[in-house]
Formats: sequence, structure tokens, C-alpha cells
Amino acid sequence: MDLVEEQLKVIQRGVEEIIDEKDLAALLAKSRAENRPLRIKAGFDPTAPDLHLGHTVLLTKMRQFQDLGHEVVFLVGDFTGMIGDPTGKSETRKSLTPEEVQENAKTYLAQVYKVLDRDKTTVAYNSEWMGKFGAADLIGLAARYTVARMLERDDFQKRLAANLPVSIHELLYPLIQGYDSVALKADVELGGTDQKFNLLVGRALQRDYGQKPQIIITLPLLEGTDGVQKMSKSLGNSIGVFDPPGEMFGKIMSISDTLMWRYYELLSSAGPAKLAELKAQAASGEINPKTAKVSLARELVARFHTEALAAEAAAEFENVFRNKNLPTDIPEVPSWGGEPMGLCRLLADHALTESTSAARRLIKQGAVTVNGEKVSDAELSLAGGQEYLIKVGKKRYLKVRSS
RNA sequence: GGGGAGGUUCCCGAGUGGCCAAAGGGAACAGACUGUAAAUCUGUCGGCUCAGCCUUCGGAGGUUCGAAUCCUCCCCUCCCCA
Repeated sequence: MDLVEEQLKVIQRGVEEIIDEKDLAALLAKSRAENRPLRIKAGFDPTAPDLHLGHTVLLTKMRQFQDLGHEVVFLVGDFTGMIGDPTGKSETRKSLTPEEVQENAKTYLAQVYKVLDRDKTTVAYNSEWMGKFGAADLIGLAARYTVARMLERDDFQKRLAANLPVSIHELLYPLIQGYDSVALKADVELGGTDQKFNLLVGRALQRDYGQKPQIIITLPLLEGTDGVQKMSKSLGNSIGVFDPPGEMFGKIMSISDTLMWRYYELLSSAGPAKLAELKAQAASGEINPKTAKVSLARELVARFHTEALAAEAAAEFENVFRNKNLPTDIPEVPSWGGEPMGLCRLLADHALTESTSAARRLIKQGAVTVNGEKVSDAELSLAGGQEYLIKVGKKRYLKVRSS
């Protein structure tokens, strides 16, 4: 197997689609012959400043390109961020102010080196060229694409069909993203499957500007913990790369079995053979699917934290949920003096419940215990100066210290 | 420019003067069952000093004993015609 073929194998792993694979092979061969690394572009909307596992699917692919010796351009769409990519959304995304975009971009960048090789990453901002783009330039760019082709885009079509608004500036988004490829002379652009349209526009524009059209590689979108919608912080179904070990472990443990295999496929370093074996074992009952989930959780926690912390998280998990022991890190608050305090008040004050009303409801549902005793009276008050161990639901604890 | 439809609680969506904190579904949360899985069953799902009270139905006023529901003005969206 020659080197080009080997590279191709790495690149193909886990991707959804490569357009066009033959061209990519040729490009890799040429790159090798001329000893010129390929320029790989991936754009990021600086809208979600917290990196989660969903982002790492793409970042990991970028990392692989870096490891293969190619040049990776991490493009911050600070200009396009002001538009907000409508992709996959059923409605117009709220535009961001330049200040917000700046702020988000900074936090974003501070995080990506969890996966990317800092020394091999070129960071670019599309405001570098788009900021200088005048109205006349924009009109010129817009003239290179037709409305009919733009409206082929799936989400535009859907929204139009559903009588939902589509703003003019949203049509500009794919054009500008595509122009970024022109400005960068990208050889390859990576993106999620929802980016396919935009990536193709980049190809078309490059051709139009007399460049060699970029290869596009789409990667599957990782579903969030709900198993249905794509992982996103705003949907509350994400697992953050910076989540503390215990939390990350717990979140992974609570995903469904079906989703677990998906995560295995997209995130784990386990090869296809290993994966097939695990699946077979789980299916035959040879191992409890939970066992497979534990190894996945351990692998991922170790990746973003350390092996030791992952082991600790696993032990703590067993301790709390299998052996029903108390967690080791219960938040503690000092007691209050004098007057007894309403339990509902206490729960709401320490964010164990959203409000005193919510606390009341939970008490009525038998979800609250104090010192191990189930509370049934929502009016219960606790005397000050004493120690209490309060539990709400399965995961929320609070310790009140006596002094 | 003309004509029509519409904006409801996290989301979808019913409600067209009192029985509305507002049907139904989804999400979420809790309880049971489990492997903190799925599925299922049950319950909750605006706030509070909680059998009562307060705030909510695009915004601001008004009519009325009483308005999500009627009137006026404003903002926003969609459709048809031009």
C-alpha cells in the first residue's frame, strides 16, 4: 500500500461523503509529488462558545489532516457570524453584533486545541477579506449565483413551503462562505452534512473565479444526548468538552443504548472490528450493554481529562448509582441562625429547585428526603444550627453544616 | 400599492366575553420498573407568605362588573393580486 492510499484510508474513516474521492486521491498524490501540503479549510460560526463532543467529530478529522502533514485553516466566520447560518434551522437565526462575535470567537479558539495541534493550525477570520468587501463587490459576488440554485437548498425550500420567513441576507450566507474558499484557495473543505450545500457553493464559486474547485468532505452530525436532534448547547443536549469528569461520565452513561453505538462509531478510537465484537457481545447477552457504555465513557473522559480522572469518575459512578452511596462532592452550605427555615425556601435558595413552587411540587411527588427521610409536608421548616443532608430527585444533594 | 390570514405559556397548537394559569401533543422534571439505557405506567409542568393571592396570551391604550377573547393605534410574519 502506498502512502497516498494510506492517507486516503485515514481520511475516509467515519466521513459521510467525499466529493470527489478520485479527485482527492489525485490531489494527495500531487501534493506528495510536489511536497506541498494541502490546504484544508473548515469554518466555524462563532455562535456557540462552548465546545462539545459534536464539534470534536469535525475537529478530530482536522487533526488527522494535520497529522498527515497538511495545512489546516481554522476559519472563524466572524463576518458571516453576523448573519448566522440558517442551515438546518427552521427559522432565521438571530444576528450577532460584532462585539458578541469577537467575544465568542475568542472563547472558541481558547478551546479547540483540546483536539487540534496548536502549532500546525492557521487561524483566519473571514472579516479579513469580507470587511474590505464593498457593496459593489458584494453585488458582483451575488451575480455569480442564481436564485433558483440558491433556493434548491433544503432548509430554504422547507421554510418557503411552510410559509416561514426567509430573509434576503440569508441567501448571502452560502455565497460568502463559498467566497471564503476562494479567498483561501482551499484544496479541501470540511463540514457537517448540514453544510453540504454551502460547501458545494464554494466549489462552484472557485470554478467561477478560475480556481480548482475544492474537494468537499462531509462528516456526520452527532446527535445530542436526546438521541434525536443534533448536539447543541442551546438545545441542552450537549456534552461539553470542558464538563467536569464526573458530569461528563454521568451524561455519557445516561444516553440510550442505540445512541451509545453511534457515539462509539463517531467518537471512539475503537476500530470497526472491535466495535463489531462489542455489539455482538452485547446482543448475545455476553456482556451487559452497560459495560460497553462504561468503557466508552471512560475513553472519552480520559481523552478530555486524564486516565486517572476517568477511573475516578467511573468509581464514583458505581459508588453512587450502583452501591447507592452518597456522592463524595456534595455541596455544603452553612446553617442559619435562630428561626426555622422553610424547606421549600431552602431548596430554591440553593438552586436545588427552580422555585419554591417547584420545590413544593417535588415534595408532593415524594422526591425530597431530609436525612434519608422522605418529606411529605411542603410546609416543613427546619430548625437552624443543625446538620441536614437533603436530597432532591436522584442527583441533587445539599449538605447543611451545623456551624 | 390592493386584498386576505395570523402572532397564545420551553416548542407545536386549541381557545373567540365569565366554567382560562388557558385543551391536546412534544420536550422537561419526579415516582415505579431498570443497567442513572430503552420501552412502559403514574404524576407534575407561571410565581408566591400556596385550599388564597399575584403576573401571563405581539406592544400600548380603551370598552365592560369581568377580556387571550370586543374596539383603537402600533410592531412583526405569511399568502394572493399588481
